[in-house]
Amino acid sequence: MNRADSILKNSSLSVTAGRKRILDIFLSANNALAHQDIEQQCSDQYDRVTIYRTLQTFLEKGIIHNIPTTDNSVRYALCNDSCINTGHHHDNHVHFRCDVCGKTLCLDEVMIPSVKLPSGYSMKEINMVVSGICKSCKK
Amino acid sequence: MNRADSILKNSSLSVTAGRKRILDIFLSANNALAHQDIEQQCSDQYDRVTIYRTLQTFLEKGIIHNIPTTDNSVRYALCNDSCINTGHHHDNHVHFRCDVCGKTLCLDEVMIPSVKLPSGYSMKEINMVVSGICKSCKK
DNA sequence: AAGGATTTTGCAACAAAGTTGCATTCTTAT
DNA sequence: ATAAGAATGCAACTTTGTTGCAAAATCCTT
Repeated sequence: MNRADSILKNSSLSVTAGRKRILDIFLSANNALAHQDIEQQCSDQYDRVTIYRTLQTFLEKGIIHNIPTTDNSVRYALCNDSCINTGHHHDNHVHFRCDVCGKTLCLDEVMIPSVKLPSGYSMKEINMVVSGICKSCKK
Repeated sequence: MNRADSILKNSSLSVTAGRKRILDIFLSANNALAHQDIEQQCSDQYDRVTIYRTLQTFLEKGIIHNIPTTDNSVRYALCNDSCINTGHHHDNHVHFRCDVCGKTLCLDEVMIPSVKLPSGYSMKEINMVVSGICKSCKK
């Protein structure tokens, strides 16, 4: 059984060709993907609507997490194993968006520092996105 | 001369009724606004396209800054005075999104802590959005 | 204060992105 | 193998965002 299959099984989702395909796209990507990126890679095989619904399902199951953007094109990335297994979403790493290549990456090693909110506010999730120039574009 | 007028003048923009109206909407809002929020408040008077272009212009001039979201509806908020005056955008405060009322707020008092990126990465901007329950909804 | 250059706006037409309902097909569990 | 349930594709639609161009408003100079 391959990686995609087992992720789906673990999340108690039916194993379908479309879901496997989309998971494979994530598994072989080295950066976060927008809906459009996925559509470009498989719209010949799967309907646009299916892609929307699949991403939604993956999000709900915690298989992927989303990364906020400023350009109305939310990116999605695979959660790491601990995240998937616990079912709980604890996406506490920093994201990096490169101004040159436009790619968005998970910096899994970089933890989000904690902040103290004003009294009266309670925190549930925290998201940090840094933009600049990435390692590959720097050279 | 009112507030809106002087902001426009300071940014060397023509003072038009539409721009003043949109600025006034921001000035009287206590939270960040999406394009749609603005449209709802003045689409009877101003064209949708004008609103898009105005927001774009304000962004470029540093009058407003945008706040990334996860739901494809970027929010905009007025920059504080120092930000507007310097022309430079140094939007180094934390944003808060309330899961109950859905509002997005600038926590001007809360500075974004610095993070250390892996070597090879250079940082230009940094954005932090916290979600949870806000003061007003907490009670 | 008037007039001309420049900027902004509205309109129309379009393109892209996202949603919904329903019939058909595929998965899964028995 | 089959029946129940879930996922998919299609069609139709809504919302969101973009572009070019003509009309209107603003601004600068005199």
